[in-house]
Amino acid sequence: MDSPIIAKAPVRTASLGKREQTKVQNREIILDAARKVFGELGFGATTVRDIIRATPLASGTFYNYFKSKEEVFQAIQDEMALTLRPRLRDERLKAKTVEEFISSTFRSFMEFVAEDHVSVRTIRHTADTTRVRIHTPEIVAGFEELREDIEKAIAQGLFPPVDADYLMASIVGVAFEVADRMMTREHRDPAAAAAFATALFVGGIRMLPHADHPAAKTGTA
Amino acid sequence: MDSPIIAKAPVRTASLGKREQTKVQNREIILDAARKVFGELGFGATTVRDIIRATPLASGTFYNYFKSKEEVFQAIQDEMALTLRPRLRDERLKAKTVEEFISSTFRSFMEFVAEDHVSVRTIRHTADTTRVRIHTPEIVAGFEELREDIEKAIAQGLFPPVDADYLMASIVGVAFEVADRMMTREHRDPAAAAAFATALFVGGIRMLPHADHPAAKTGTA
DNA sequence: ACGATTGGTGACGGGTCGTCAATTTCCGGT
DNA sequence: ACCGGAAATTGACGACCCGTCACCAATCGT
Repeated sequence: MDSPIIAKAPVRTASLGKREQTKVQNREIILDAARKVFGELGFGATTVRDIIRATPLASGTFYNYFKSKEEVFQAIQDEMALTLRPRLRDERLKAKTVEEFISSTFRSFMEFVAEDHVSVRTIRHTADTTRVRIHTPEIVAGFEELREDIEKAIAQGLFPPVDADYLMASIVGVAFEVADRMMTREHRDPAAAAAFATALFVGGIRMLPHADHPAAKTGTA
Repeated sequence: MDSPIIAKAPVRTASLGKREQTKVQNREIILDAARKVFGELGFGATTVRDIIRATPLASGTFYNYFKSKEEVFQAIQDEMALTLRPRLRDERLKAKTVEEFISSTFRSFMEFVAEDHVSVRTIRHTADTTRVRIHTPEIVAGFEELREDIEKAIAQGLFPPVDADYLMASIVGVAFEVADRMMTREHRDPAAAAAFATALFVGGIRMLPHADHPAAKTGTA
């Protein structure tokens, strides 16, 4: 197999067969084109044709890799989630106090959004008024993970026994919405945005109603 | 004009000309059909054709009323915003304390979402994973209004001098995200959801960094 | 009662969708 | 080095959607 003559070894792409190689390449070509086109036209306005047109490939080839533009979008989002999720989890596990738990989450998130503005802006800041948010399996898993970590923190006595589901939802809502605002500002400051969100939760968690059982049900009044 | 014979007065649709009457009717017919179809297929999957097909009208007629499915969606959202916005504002203006300000906002919002689950579910809970949020002029105005009210409250010394923009964004994020969770629960309890969100902010606002000037800029560290 | 005007109708050209038979490219065995 | 089979690419195709517009019916003002 490995002939003594190494000369024409195909670049060095992990030495896969040519087949697998172009497969990976084409996938990336499509994703890159999609990022570009989504950024220019917005998610709603782009068509599968727009994406392949920004590519040297034929229309049929697209469907060998993705079922629809939605699936491409998902893949792009998943790529981001895959970067961010382990980072967040690691930092949360290291947290010894409520403040550390919360602040590490927001700091990582805001920094990621600010740094990766290429992708994020391309995707989220898309068109004018229409925001699309896809709940990728990977992203949903990230949310669940946060909720589990909150539950764990409650079990360890780090957090008071609050409604973990609502707390997770609140963190997610604040993270996304404040990040969005941050990106519209002239002087982007992820640290300040994270500090704001952190203070809100660190101060607020103490006041939260205590839910003795996981399934929280307070009376009507 | 008003002949003595009232008998066949056309229902009582504000006694407009027949022309204006069917105009209003058709608009409502389209909106109803749209609500139904969006609920069944989700926003992304529905086409303008699907909407008119759920209607006795012809395809061309649709475009006499709306430019696109996006515009129909906007109209539906605006209708909701138009109901909710004055309610929220009134209650906020009556608020004498931080607690009243925050709790009235969340209570009204959560109750509205819970009551109007027909519309809200039809629209927001649309497909499986793809959430679409359109920033209607009316909705954006509602956000701005909240921010202004916060600024007013700060000026009056009701609130500490926090970053009104981020605070507004946080309230919006928590409201939407917690409401979403609330709707997935078996035992929907708007009061509990509102209480949770209120406690979070009432407790948290005290800890928020004080922004002396409206344009908040903390150093990098 | 009658012309003017408004608004509904549905067919049309242009474009997208997802598919599929034909073709090219790659791989492994001889 | 060559060849046959597998795998992937290609682009044309029928079905459908889009937004428009000439045509026609209903309504209005007089």
